[in-house]
Formats: sequence, structure tokens, C-alpha cells
Amino acid sequence: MANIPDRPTLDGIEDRWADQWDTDGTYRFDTSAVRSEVFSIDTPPPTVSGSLHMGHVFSYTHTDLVARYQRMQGKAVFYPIGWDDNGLPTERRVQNFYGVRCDPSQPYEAGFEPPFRGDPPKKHQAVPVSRPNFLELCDELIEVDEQVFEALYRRLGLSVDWEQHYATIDERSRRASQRAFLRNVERGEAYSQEAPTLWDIDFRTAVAQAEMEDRERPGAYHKIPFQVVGDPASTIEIDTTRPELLAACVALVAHPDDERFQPHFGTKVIVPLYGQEVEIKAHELAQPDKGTGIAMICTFGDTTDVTWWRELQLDLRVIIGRDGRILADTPSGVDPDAYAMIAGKYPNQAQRAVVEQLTEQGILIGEPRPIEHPVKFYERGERPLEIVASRQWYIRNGGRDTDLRNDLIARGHEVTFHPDHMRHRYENWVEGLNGDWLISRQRFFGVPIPIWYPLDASGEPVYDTPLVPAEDRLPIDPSTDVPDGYTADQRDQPGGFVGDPDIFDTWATSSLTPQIAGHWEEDDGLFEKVFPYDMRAQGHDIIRTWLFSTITRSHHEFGVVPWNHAALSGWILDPDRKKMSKSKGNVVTPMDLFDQYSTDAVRYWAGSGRPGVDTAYSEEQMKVGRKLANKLLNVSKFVLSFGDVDMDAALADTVTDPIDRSMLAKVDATIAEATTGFDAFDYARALERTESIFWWFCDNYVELVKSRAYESLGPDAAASARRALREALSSLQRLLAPFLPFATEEAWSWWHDTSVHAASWPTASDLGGDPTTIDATIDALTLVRRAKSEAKVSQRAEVAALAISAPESLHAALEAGRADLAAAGSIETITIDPASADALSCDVTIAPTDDV
RNA sequence: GGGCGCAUAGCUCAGUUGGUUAGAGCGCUGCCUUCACACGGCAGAGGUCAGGGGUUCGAAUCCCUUUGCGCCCA
Repeated sequence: MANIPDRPTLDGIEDRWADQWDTDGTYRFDTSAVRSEVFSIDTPPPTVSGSLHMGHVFSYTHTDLVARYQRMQGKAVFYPIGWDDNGLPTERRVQNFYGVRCDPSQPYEAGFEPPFRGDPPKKHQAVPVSRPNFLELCDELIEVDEQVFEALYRRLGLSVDWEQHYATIDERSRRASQRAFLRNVERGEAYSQEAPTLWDIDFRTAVAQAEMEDRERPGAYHKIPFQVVGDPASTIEIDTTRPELLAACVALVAHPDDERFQPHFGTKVIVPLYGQEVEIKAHELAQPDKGTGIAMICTFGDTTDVTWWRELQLDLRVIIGRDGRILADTPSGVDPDAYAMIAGKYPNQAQRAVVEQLTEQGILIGEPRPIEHPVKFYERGERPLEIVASRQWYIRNGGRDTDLRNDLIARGHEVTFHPDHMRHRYENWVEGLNGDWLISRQRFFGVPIPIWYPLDASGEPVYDTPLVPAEDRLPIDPSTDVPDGYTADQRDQPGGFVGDPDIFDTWATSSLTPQIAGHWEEDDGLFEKVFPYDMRAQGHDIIRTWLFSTITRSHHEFGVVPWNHAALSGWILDPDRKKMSKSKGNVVTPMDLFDQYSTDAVRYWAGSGRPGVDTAYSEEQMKVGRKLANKLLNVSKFVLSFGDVDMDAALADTVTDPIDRSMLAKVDATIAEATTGFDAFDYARALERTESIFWWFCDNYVELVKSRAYESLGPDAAASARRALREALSSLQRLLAPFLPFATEEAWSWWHDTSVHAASWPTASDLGGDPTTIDATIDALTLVRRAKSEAKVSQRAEVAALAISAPESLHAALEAGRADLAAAGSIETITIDPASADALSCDVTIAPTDDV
């Protein structure tokens, strides 16, 4: 037997085996496999500029469990991983790390040295740098960040194929992203349009509906009267939380069924302070129970205003600019003197000024009434979103098209969700979309939109006839590359061309991970082997973004769903059932936990979290996992210590004892349950069943037969026990291998030359044993142990006589275990008598001890 | 406001198509220095299955309802 350490330990085994797997290529994808032999997995590329937390460990472990199971089932597992490095999170991290900010008007500076590399002082003013310099710093930092992530994932034991690695900013990703987009454009699935857009005034970029969230914020209703045109004695009172937008008012609106306002529909009123005349309109989105029941429509205060403006075909009277300030120029029809009081102010400052004016002039009715109301924010933003008109690129997603929406809902039904109820999140989201998917961002670090526009004679872009590159030129950067038929000196010249200055939102690229990871159109045959993927793994919080957008892109490009199964992981909650977050200071570093409890122990905790269920962070569970892994090492050592066993002889010829066959029948049943669980992506169930039989095996079966295995009853009886022990151990090690990859590999290596992770998933030994045969003997053993516990003697204490009373139906089973029971309980004589009751009972006579 | 999920031992959770006395681990209590494991082992105590109603021979499980918690969407 190979070297079994005297004292097996979990400490330090991770690096040793991770290196070995790397050397052996244990998890390398077999590119010669045909599609039916492949199990392909689409995993989330983590945002490398973010923090590493237990949420990553949790959900990535779930994916790995399934990957390892499928690999042991003989599948060629395609399990790539990528980093999501493009986008705003990286920009922010670069700003905070180097103390710089991107200013595209700055010239490029070769060999630029940033003022800091990490922790600039708080009072430091960010140094403006050119876009190319800024992007260089992005590239520099993500390389460092990615190494940290890779180290963690290797330590976690993810069985990913590191050769299939990608990043969302790398050349292949840019090519795939641009190619997919250009095909969307060609088919009319992507288009650009000048339209009202959700806008973050701090990041100065457009934001998609999926990135928007409601936050409860204090506000106040201001009751303001509008004088009716032609009837100075009559007023209409409105309640508004945004009096600063009075200048942008284009209409009032009430519900068509509201009898209070029906007489007024079509009449005009005068906006206080600013004097423009606006009409009273009817629309069913007006809420009669909100405020006074009639609202002002401004261009634009919120998304409902956009709907009203569009459907009621109202004027445009924009007053908020892209920097969030009130525009300098007075809109048409608005009193310039009143407007001058708010021009240049931020909305909150403007509100104070307007309320002051209203109060001074005695217009405001009563005091403002404070309320809490939901306000729309960019999920990363700090000030409320505004709505500005701007030209942006969109991909159709059913938000403006019922047929497409229904198609995408139908696609959702082609995916099996785990757990199933997560499909509701998807459908809820698709049904609630109110516009197409905005993919352009006015930012810097990302995949450039591969489009130029011709400039007309006056130098204005002709947006209707964009210039697109041939696919074989991709990826391109329109700010440096030149469209076919033009020369570089025509850039920005009348009659020349201009590059689209924007980049894609991160989701526009990460929605293509199946294409990117699978080398779509890279002509190496990989894509056809892996697509559509077998499995998408992700957290349930990004169903509306990543899951939905990936289905949308696949639907447009291929007319199929990108994967057959979507496995959703839950969140990690802290022990108080709150979502863990850095701001609450309750985030623990995964690496420390790996060191403290062993990686396998942490994986055990993750594996016990059921699919889709939010799970409490629990170091107690990690302790249990450590105990399990430790026990596996020790019981393996013990089972393998009984001398050589002829593993070539037929199992049925060697394992003859009905007790041994009964145990193996129990293991068979567990193998079936674990297999059923894994086939349904329910790794937690597989773990629970496996763990249960494992502890039973250690505590009961091993204790019962170890004397026989020591040859107390002769060589044949010993051979049956030894072979059964090894058979069971082999199955148990393999059943646990997905969960405890390091400990099982360690223990497996003591008696095999190849990896347990390349071994086949266990199958039933099928010796025809009765799984219940052993139970009566174990029950009797438990009663003997109890008697010794109650007598407060050692479990090794001798028992002079054991009288078992049992129903006659159990006598044969008890006879089968009689000799093992006598040895395990140190029992001199055992009698088995019929019992009147159904239950088994024991009368234990403990032998007198020789007091020394 | 619409939708989804959850409620079982002090804690974390299993409990599959309804079927004997509702299970596990942790924690707690007692015992055992036992030759694989003291990072261990053996045993014990601990439950009105959130409340109410219904279906059924039989309900933690199915139906209705109330309450509480969480999430998604508007």
C-alpha cells in the first residue's frame, strides 16, 4: 500500500493537489469529444474589480459540484471561466487606486506615471488623464486583480479548464461583442434613436432599465394652483413632489373616469411663475387617489412622464441638462425672468428657490406635506436619475413589441429552471419591460461601438446611414480605425466621418458568454460541440440582467435558447439573516476560512445550501465539514489497513456474509439517491444522503465488523468483510469527491494511481443483499452501548450475557450478525428469544470488573 | 398594488406521489484517555410541525384562511 501517513491531515493538501491536477490536466476539456459526450457550462464572469466574498465561494462551488459529477459520469466537461473586467466598476477602481480621472480632452502622455498606486489620500484631487492613458491603467490593474481571483478559485478547487480562460475586454470578447452587435444592426434588432433616456448625472451616462432601482426617499407634496385660462376665478390644484420642474410642465393629466376633472379635459391652465399655457389631458395612468388626483406632466420628471409625453403627443420642454443642472436657455413660452432664478442650479437647489418664490408670492397652498416615496436611482448611483433626451443604441428585447416579448417568454419555457419557481422572476421581468434595451454608455473602458457616421457638408453626423466595418476587421476602435473608403485625415471633417464615441454596457458583452467562451465563429469547431450549453449557473439576483440578456442575444442570433438548464444559487445571509455586505462590515475573507477550516470544509458548507435558497453564513457548518473530511481520511486509513485484498476476484464470490451484503445494499440505495439528486442539479440532496450513509458506515458497520476483518473468525469471514469495506469505501470516496475534492483525492491516492476525479461515478454492487438484514444487529448493539453508558462503564467493558427478545421475523437476521455483535460488544454469550411485543429489547448483564 | 418563496427541536435545516412512534447536525447533559480518528467515540434530554378551518380511514405533507418574515416586479 502506498504511503498512508500516521496522522492524516487536511492542512496543506490543497496546494499540493491543485498543482498535481494542473500538471496532469485533470480538468482539461477533451476537444475530441462529440457533442453527445459533452457537458458544457456557462458560468458568470466575476467582476474582478469587486471584492471577493463568500457569495462567490458559495455559488461557484455549486457549479463545480455539478461539473465534477458530470465528469465522473464520463462526460467531457466544458467548464471555462472568464473575468468581467470591462465597465464602470473597473473605472471606479482605477480612479480610486491611482488617483486619476479620465478626461478625453487631455493629450496622450507616453510613459505616464500615476500619482499613486493604491490608497491615495482622501484630500487628493484626481489627476485628469487622457483616455488612452486611462485605459492603460485599467489594463494594468485588472491584471493584478485577476491574479487574486485566480488564486482564490484555484484554492477553492474549481475544476475549471484554465486553458479556456477569457476576459470580457480581451480581443476575442471584443470581436464577438462587435460581431454580434453588427448582426443585430443588420437584421434590424439593434438601432439608434434620439429619445428620453434614464441618465445618471454623476457618471454622466445613460442607464438601462435593468440597472435602475427604486429607493424610498423623503419628499414632500407641494399643493399648487393653476389658473384656468379665461376664468381667472377658477383654479385647478395639483400636488407635486417636484415643484422645480414647473418650468418644464407641458400638460396636466387626470384619469379619464375621474368625474371631478371630466369637465376640464381639453381646457387650458396657466403654469404659476412661468406663465406657459398647458392643456388638461386624460390618461388612464393618472392615479385619482394620489395627491389631488390630477398631476402635472413635465419633460421629464419620471418614466411616466415619458409615456404621457409619447402617447399624448405633447410638446418637449427640457430644462435639465446632462450635468444634472437646469439648462441656461429659457424654454419657449416660459417667462425668462422667473426661469433665470433656477438656471444653472441642481434640482434640489432649484426646488428651494422655486418653493421660496411660490411662498413669497402667496401661491403655495398650505405647507409642504412630507412623504416617503420611491425614487429611481442607478443601482451604483448616489443621486436620483434624471431623464434627458439623447441619442443612444438599443437592442430590441420585447419592451416595445408584444410578439417579441411573447417569443422571449416562450424561450423561458424551453429552459429548465432549478429551482423551478425562479422562472417567475424571468417572466415578471419580461412582462414589466417598458422599453428596449439601452446598450450604449458614455464611458471609457469597454468594448467600443464599432460604428462611424458620415459627416454632411456642414459637419453634422448622418445617423441614418452609419458606416460599419467588415466582420474580418473586427475588433475595431472607431476612434482610431478608419472606415472603408475614407482616409484618416477625413476624421471629424465635413464630408468625412466621425466615430461613435460610446462603448457598450458590460451586459451587452457578458450576454454573449456562451459565444465568447465557445469560440463562436473562430473556426476551430469548438462552438458546435458546446452550444447550446447544458447548464447556466448564476445567482438569482441577476435573472433580469444576465440571464434575460443572454436569452435575448441567443434568440436573435440563433433562434434557440443558449442552454437547457439554469441553476440558480441563493445569497449568503449573515447569521442575523441579513444579506452580507461590505458596508455592514460583516464580510469574511474566504482565504482565511480556507486556512482555518480547510477548503473542503467550506465547500461542504456551500454544498449544503440548497439550490436557489438563501443560506446563512455558518462557521458551525464548516466545522461539521471539517469533521467529515477528517473522518474520511481516518476511516480510509483504517479500512485500508487490513492487509491486501484481492480486488480481481469476483465481488459476489468474496463478499458472502449477509451482514456485508446488507451494508452494500444500503450503499447501493444511497448511490441511486445521490445520482437522482445530481441529475436534477440537487447537489445538496446528494450530499445529505451520502453524508448520512457515510456516518452510519463509520459508526455502525465498521465497528460491527472490524473484529472479523482482523480475522477473529477465520480468513474467509475476514475476506468478506475486508472486500466489503473496500467496496463501500470506494463508493463513498467517489460519492464525496465532488464535495470534498481534496480530502477524497488524498485518501484515494493511498490505493490508486489515478485521480478520483477521473474515476467513474459509483454504481450499485448489486449483490442482492437485503438492506434491512443488518438493522436488527445494529439495534441490539445500540442497546448494549446504552446499557454500558447507563452503567457508566467503558464501551470496551465485557458483557457476560446478552438476552435479546425479538419478534421471530428478526431471528434469522440476528443470527446472521450474532458473531459480529458478540465481538463488537465484547459479549460472552448471546441468547435470542421470541418476544411478545413487536419491538426488539435486550437484557444486558455486564461482567463484574476486577477492581485493582 | 401584482407575483414568488419561507414558517418543523434552543440554532441551522431534511422530511420525495398523504401512510407506523416526525429526522439529522450543531448546541446542551452524562459517560468513555478505545490499539483509524480527543479535530474522537457512545448515549441521553429536547417538537401543539406558525394559528384556525376543511378533505381523508389517516395530514408536517392536499385545499381554504389568518398572521409573521424574506425576495422579485410596478
